Amino acid sequence: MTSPDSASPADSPWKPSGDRARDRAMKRDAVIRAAARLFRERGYHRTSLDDLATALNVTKPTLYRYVENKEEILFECFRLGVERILAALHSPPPEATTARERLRALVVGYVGAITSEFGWCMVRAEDQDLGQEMSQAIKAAKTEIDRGIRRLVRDGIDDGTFRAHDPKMVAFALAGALNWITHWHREDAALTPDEIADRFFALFDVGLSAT
Amino acid sequence: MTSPDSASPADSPWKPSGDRARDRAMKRDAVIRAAARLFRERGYHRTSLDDLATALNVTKPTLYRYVENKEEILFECFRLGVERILAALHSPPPEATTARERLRALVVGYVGAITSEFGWCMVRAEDQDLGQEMSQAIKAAKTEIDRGIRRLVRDGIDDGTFRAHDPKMVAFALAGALNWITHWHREDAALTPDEIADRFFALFDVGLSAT
DNA sequence: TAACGCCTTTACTGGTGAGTATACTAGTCA
DNA sequence: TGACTAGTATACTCACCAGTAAAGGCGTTA
Repeated sequence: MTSPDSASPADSPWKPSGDRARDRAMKRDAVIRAAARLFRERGYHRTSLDDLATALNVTKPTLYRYVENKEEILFECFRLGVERILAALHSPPPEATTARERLRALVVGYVGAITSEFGWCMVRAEDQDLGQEMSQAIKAAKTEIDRGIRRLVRDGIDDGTFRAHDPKMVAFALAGALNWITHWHREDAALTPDEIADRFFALFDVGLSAT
Repeated sequence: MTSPDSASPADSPWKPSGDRARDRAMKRDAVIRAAARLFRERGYHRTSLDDLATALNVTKPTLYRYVENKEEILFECFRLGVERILAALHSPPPEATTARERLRALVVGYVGAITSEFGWCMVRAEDQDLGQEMSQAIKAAKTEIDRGIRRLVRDGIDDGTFRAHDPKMVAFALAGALNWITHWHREDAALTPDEIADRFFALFDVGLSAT
């Protein structure tokens, strides 16, 4: 069942013949990233920690030196992905001053995050798989993103760039369209993340524009 | 863990004090529907068949008289939901003649299906949880829906109603926006399915319209 | 009312997977 | 060279859960 080349061990700091002097942080990072790839391929519940350990050329107890438990792995995958979106939301490039330009920056960052190895975890991971504390942190982050998008839409309407729509519905539609990318995007696909972002923004742009 | 009132047993044909002369088909249907509700609340993997049986005031072996195994339940939930979408796609109301009107009919049917108890299963159920045959049936249905949407968009562009966009990207964006409804819609929510459909169609409509 | 068959239950099996106790090994510092 | 420590592996435990064997009611029909 565990095909040896899925989530290639090549990028693992444990690679047997490799340099041994490595840092804990790098190993922990490798654990998270490999897990993200496996979760995307097989789903969270269908990925055992033995699978993950095998993918890293290691055994299960080793994982526990870098990570508390399985939940924490999922949470970290989620967090790393969402951070990129929040960064795009809160730190747009300085030249993006209008609401329309900031929306464009958000779409680019969002698509980048969604098409990363963490995209699946962000979108498909279920709150119910996590303890209360982590689950609340996830909900908070999602709420923050939602409010950010609504505000962007409202700003665009206020400054006359966008047509008057219900910001809530627009935000839901935008988030849905963007999140859905995980379902059809594969890394070997025809379009790069930036190309996808371009086309999606073009689509939203004509849909929202007042002119 | 199993709160007694989740997926209320009230609608179960097994209700102890109820009328006993019931049909197998009704019981099977009750199994599927109760499962759909539990899957939506807790997720597929976190719902045990004991949970399901308890929700129906019954024990696990009883379920197996109406259903082959857990996978079949998930597949049926999926199938019942998707059938509504395919119906909306292939049998639009007779007065819907233009591409724009047929798209509207599709959105209404789609939102109806997504907000039903089967919405979660349609969108979130993972192919990997099902055997090869069922998994392929699901993929085929999803492909059929995708092609239907693309054709509708293409027709609208051809007859001059819609602006020229890449039908593939438009179809992905539409499906994403619609599927995402499962993530924010709750049955007690402020908007009825038809209201949601209205607003979403209005949104897509101005976005796509050529004028 | 007796016998048949459908439905349901009680009580199990077998497998899987998260998490751990404990022993081993290889670098590091005195 | 001889502890000491961090990292890894072997070999478990324990809980959960899909699926099943076998036996007990209960309605129906003759």
